[in-house]
Amino acid sequence: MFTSDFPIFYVTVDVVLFAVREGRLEVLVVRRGEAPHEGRWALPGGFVGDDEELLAAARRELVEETGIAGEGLALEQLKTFGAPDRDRRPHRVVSVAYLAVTPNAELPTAGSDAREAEWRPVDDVTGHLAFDHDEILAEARARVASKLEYTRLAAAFLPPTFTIAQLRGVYEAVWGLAIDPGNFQRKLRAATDFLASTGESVKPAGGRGRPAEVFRAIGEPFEALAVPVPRSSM
Amino acid sequence: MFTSDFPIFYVTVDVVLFAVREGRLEVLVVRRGEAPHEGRWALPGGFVGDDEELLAAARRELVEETGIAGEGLALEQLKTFGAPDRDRRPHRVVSVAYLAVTPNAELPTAGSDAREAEWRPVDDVTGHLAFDHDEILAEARARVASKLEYTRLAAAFLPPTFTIAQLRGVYEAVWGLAIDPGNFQRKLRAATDFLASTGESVKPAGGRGRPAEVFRAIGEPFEALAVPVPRSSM
DNA sequence: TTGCTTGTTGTCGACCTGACAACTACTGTC
DNA sequence: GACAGTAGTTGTCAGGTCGACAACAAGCAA
Repeated sequence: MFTSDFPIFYVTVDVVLFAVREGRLEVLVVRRGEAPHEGRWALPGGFVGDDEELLAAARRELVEETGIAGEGLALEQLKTFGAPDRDRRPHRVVSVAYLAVTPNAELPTAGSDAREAEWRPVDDVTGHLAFDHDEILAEARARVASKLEYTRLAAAFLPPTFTIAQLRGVYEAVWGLAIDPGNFQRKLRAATDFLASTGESVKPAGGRGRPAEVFRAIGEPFEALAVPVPRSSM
Repeated sequence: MFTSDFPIFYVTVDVVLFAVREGRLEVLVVRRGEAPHEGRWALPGGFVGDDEELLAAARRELVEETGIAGEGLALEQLKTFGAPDRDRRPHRVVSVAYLAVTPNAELPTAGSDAREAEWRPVDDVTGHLAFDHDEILAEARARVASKLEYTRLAAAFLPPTFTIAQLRGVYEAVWGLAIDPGNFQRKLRAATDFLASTGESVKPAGGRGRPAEVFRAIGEPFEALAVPVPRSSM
């Protein structure tokens, strides 16, 4: 009935997957194996299937292209990019970008069916990605920084159980500023809807020092907190 | 080369246009003139053109379907909805939803080429829209409420110049709570990056009372404020 | 035992918030 | 024109939060 009345699009998903490694915010990038932009770094992503949810497509592409474990992955829609000239190929391509965070920053060893994927510090790849992926990355970075303030997303950077110091490390890495350990401790312990004590404790990061209490995060990663953790010069 | 390798989509834009009328948050809806969902209320929207930006398509559809004045309109991408079964027509339809706010809540008089459009209180239409537009409306409502806290969006509900009391009315309508006039006054006057005095003053809303100072908003509607206007029991 | 390191709690002044009273500058009415 | 009424604006103040920094706790290494 309206088969040719309206323009036809391809729809893709692109995923900005973040992790904190060695105190830095890093992003997962893949090297493109085909034109256009062959050989350049890009965000993992691909075409949405015929009967596939957008979110499911994002998760599938991430696993297919990088071999990263899909479990424990926090995914949220970021923004849709659809400029007419954003892809040089015939037909327009609209891409729905997803923001993702993982604690499993280890990539599968070579030999798997994963494409050439690599963790890179966000600061290093900014300005060097294919397509409009620099713009997507910038948007994702701003979003994740802002989400740390009023959601539980920081915990998604860490394994199921963690210490308050580890959590502080996530905030410091993403925000790029130093946070007072004492004040952070008090703030996070005061919030009743974020952390639950496990009763256990572990040796601190450097091996030396007083053991730290171990916590577990309550709730879903993108769920809002009752009281935010404000970024302002904490 | 990959003409038939990947699924084909139609891409539409839907616009959630808000205004504050008589102290209530209202949304612009149109009555659908054709199947599917013929005769039901829906959000204004339509197909994206061949060489058209998504944002431009949203603005165009809004003007075409409702005849609303395009000037002074604040538009921001909200979220993309692409469930496989969200449209019963052949081919998948992915819709990019936009959030919009206007001070010009007047519709053109009958006889123009605008479709049957109407302002309705958000509470009244919630749960009665076509397609997945209820979901879109809920998302938009949450977004606009949250944006009032940390952007200048509230001013986009008002004409270029306005009083602090009018601005307070916007916050009260969107948040659905009463705000202390004195504290609100002080808070907004303290912020140097939101309001600029015009030196003029006007008679208050009810005709009676002390004249109010007239202000003009600084900056872009979706630009962030240095200090937020927190919703918490103000 | 002595340092050293990291986690955790205490302290305190500065600032911000919310409740509410008081005051100002008008309009409409008697 | 005095008076009441109304809405905008400023004042006050107790309570809470924030951030800087000191102090304490609990382990490890030499």
